Amino acid sequence: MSSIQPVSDLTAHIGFWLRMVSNHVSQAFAAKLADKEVTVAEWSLMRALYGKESMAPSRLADAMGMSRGAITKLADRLIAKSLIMREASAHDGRAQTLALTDRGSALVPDLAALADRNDAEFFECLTTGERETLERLLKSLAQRGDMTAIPIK
Amino acid sequence: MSSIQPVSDLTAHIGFWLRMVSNHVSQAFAAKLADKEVTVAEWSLMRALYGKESMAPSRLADAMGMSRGAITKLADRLIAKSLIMREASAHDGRAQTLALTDRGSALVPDLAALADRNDAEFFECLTTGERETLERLLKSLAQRGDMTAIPIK
DNA sequence: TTGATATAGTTTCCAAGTCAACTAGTGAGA
DNA sequence: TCTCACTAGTTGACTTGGAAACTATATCAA
Repeated sequence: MSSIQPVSDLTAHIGFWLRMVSNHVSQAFAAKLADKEVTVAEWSLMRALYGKESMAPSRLADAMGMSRGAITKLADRLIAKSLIMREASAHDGRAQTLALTDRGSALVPDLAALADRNDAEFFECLTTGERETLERLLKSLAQRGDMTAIPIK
Repeated sequence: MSSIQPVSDLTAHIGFWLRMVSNHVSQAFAAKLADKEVTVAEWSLMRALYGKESMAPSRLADAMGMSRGAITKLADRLIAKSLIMREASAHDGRAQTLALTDRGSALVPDLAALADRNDAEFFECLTTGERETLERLLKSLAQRGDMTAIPIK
């Protein structure tokens, strides 16, 4: 019978609270997007394309921190919804480009408004100073940890 | 052709930075656990059982914010690894209890040490005051948002 | 006692991601 | 101008979780 050693409490970790809050914020956002029949990953890809002529799937993979395989399938779903389109590259027979359709482009501002609203909902309860502090600390952590990819989940 | 409206920058959202940092911290932790051939969900379930006699799957589902179906499968995997065991309840023919095996119980402190190290790695770069502030703000957000389940992902 | 209903857990199907193998096109050097 | 290594993207096997249907047991009310 192995003895029970004292083990640090889960809630002693900042990472625990970070994940707790982050998951709730994300899930609430996912629920808002679901009303528009869009997933978080789909939103993220569309947002990345917005205001750009087009973009290579591999660049999107890097930007979004997803594998190329995942981008293929994600793009397939968005194409099926007529929100983006895929075109072969003129220069390179292997390459492709992804771009928003008019319908996709028109949808992005709506979704962006949901993102704004979601953020406000969760962080409005903090004072302006607290929000600035939180943002500063998070950005500082992101910078020191070399975090660059758009977080999806 | 639909016009491009200005849309708020992704990085303008605190939720963006929260998710960015949270994902990196979690992924780094997942990588450490992977060395021990344990997933984050498995760790979380084992941690929840640690120091307790046993626990009903449905209570674990609530505590971990997962569906009962997911707990069934997660428990199956942990049983296959001989880290936990499943027993029928004496009183209730429908119910079961899950408990750590000796091997599982012995492993928890090792994994807890990884959790400690992971947290330190990411947040040590902040001053003590900054860490306290960050934790306070996150806890405040968690409380106001009624967040209770252990965050898994 | 016996239906009706509620509860505990499992199972099945589906969604969405990873990884690794694969196809096809590119390009540099012999 | 071949050929061979590299790159872009796709595909398939696998993982893990959710939702809902399902099984078995319990409980309550008539």
